[in-house]
Amino acid sequence: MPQSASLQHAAEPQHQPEHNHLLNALSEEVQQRLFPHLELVEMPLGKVLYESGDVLRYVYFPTDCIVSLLYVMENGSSAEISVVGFEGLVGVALFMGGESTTSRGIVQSAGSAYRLLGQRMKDEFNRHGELLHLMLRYSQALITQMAQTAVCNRHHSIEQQLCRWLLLSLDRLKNNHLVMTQELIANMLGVRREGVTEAAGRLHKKGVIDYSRGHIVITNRQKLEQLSCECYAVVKAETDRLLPLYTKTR
Amino acid sequence: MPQSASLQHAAEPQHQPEHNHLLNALSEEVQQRLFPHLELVEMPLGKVLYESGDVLRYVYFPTDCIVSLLYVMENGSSAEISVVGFEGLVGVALFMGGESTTSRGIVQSAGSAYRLLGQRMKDEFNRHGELLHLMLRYSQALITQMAQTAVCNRHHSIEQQLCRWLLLSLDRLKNNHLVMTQELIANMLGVRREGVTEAAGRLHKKGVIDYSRGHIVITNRQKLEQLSCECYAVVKAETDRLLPLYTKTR
DNA sequence: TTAACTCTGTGCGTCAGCGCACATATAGCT
DNA sequence: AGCTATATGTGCGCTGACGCACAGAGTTAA
Repeated sequence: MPQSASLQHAAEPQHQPEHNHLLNALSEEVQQRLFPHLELVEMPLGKVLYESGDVLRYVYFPTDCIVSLLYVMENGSSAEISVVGFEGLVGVALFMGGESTTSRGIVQSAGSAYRLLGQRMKDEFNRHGELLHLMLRYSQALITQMAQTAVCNRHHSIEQQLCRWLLLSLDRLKNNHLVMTQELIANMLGVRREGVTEAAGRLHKKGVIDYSRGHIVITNRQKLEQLSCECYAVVKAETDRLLPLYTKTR
Repeated sequence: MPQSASLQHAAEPQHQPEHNHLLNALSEEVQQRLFPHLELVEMPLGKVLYESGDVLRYVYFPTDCIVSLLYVMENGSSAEISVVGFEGLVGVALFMGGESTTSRGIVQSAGSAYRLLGQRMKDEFNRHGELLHLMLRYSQALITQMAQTAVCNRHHSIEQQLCRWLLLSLDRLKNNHLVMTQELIANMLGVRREGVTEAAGRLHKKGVIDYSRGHIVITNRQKLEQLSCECYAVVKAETDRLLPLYTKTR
């Protein structure tokens, strides 16, 4: 029923370490130490960076991809715990000391990232300089997002959650176009695919999104924010507070 | 309908810093630096340690109380994000760098705790010694618990969640007796009080718990674990892995 | 063109949890 | 002993989400 509007895409790939906000926030001194060890890697949709329990070999700094931290239950159903884009990094467990997590890291939106060998990361981290403090702040932002996910799962409708999810994704992309099937969104939200179909249909009727076979275009972001629960705004505000380095100020 | 069985209580108060597992895990050197600054404080039921957004003045190391990290929504409903007892500390935001969180810290089970002035905590933390690494590991355990809360909220029934919640509380107490109304549990789980009543009634019928007016006694812990979802076991296993110091090994 | 496949739409019946209303039961107080 | 607070039990209608089944619609490949 929903007609697809202009589903053009494009968006230049982001192939500079500085496109990741955490890397960008580091002083030149640290950058010079670290950047030579960064390795640019492709991040195709669906790629699994690590499984629950895996010892992490690398940390990943996304530039233009999005990674979901997904918990997969014993019976196979799943739920997204948090999402990471160019504002963050994947693999906090490495410097937290646990080396592994109970979640899976999986690419939700294709693009690329810079990866760094775990030991290098730990070496720099253990110099106890700015990297440590930056990582800790980022970790707190991540914690906030997880907490809010828990709240949202408890109290809000699929439509509200979909709005939140779209906004979180949108913030991590360069344009308003998402490559993502309703089936995948359902896996992320931990709900039925049909539920997403219905919610998406309603959002389309309200003139907020267009979509068609694995492509979603947000046409009215403001309205999307209105329809979302408070959860998006809370996470956004807290992330901005903890990591004001967002706006490339150096 | 449910007859109350033997609802005796008692359990000696725990008035030694070492009763908190994190404090206990520290070397004597660090303990000697830190312990003089610890202040024993009463933790009555319902006491609010901090509100969302408050700048934290102290970190709290529970000895025999339980503190809930609770998110309170704009409309007043709430959801517990995680729970802290003698295995942990309240106030990670202080050393993570954010100074405040979006959640509220509230005493869920009365007892006492040692508190430490934020600055003292940060001073020791910034010596970049064992305290730092211990705190990071604990933070990861906390993250795991939050993530699992999100999953549980999404997929499991009130009864399963109640089982998980009882087990988490039980692990942080010295006996199998809880002082807690169904109303309060409902606030923690973010569900209706009636829902808790029904679930508790079923658990009683199954011979797992006895309860009466604000008192709950677990009579069959093994069965409780069987009835719980996987979430409890996952958090337990991961916490034990990250903080094996549980069993006073020093 | 046809066929196979994937993605989306829709219509069931079912059920857990909700909101509300109100009936008990128990503890604590005077 | 009686009163009042608080805690718990129960019923009822409602709704959002579920599981299932299948129908269309678009895309790809032969």
